[in-house]
Amino acid sequence: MKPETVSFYDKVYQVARQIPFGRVTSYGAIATFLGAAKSARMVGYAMNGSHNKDVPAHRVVNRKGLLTGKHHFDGTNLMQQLLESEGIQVIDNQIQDFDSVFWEPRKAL
DNA sequence: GCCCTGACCTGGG
DNA sequence: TCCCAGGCCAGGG
Repeated sequence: MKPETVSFYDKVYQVARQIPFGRVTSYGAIATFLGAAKSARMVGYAMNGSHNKDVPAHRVVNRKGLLTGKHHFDGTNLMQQLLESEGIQVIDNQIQDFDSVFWEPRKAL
């Protein structure tokens, strides 16, 4: 496949890998950055296949800072522990001080 | 090839 | 950060 035809999924993975340590972003932010603001769902769906792709999926949450995808990780609170190990406070699936740890793909480029 | 589901977002009430 | 409805599109049965 050619660069122009790189799957939407691969682009999502590319962006996800650039999320710095101790920061998080949202599905919508990635979707918008890729020019598909209305396809935020696809981002989440794409993450479904990111398990064996070295993608820090735990750093991607919904726009409220809620860990909506935690059920896709092993166990019940693995995602939360991963985030907390990076210095991010998580209480009841909700990222605390979300605005401070939020990372925008645009700013990185 | 149809029907359903889903790690979401936005706008209006 | 409520509630409800609509839109987006890929994958599996």
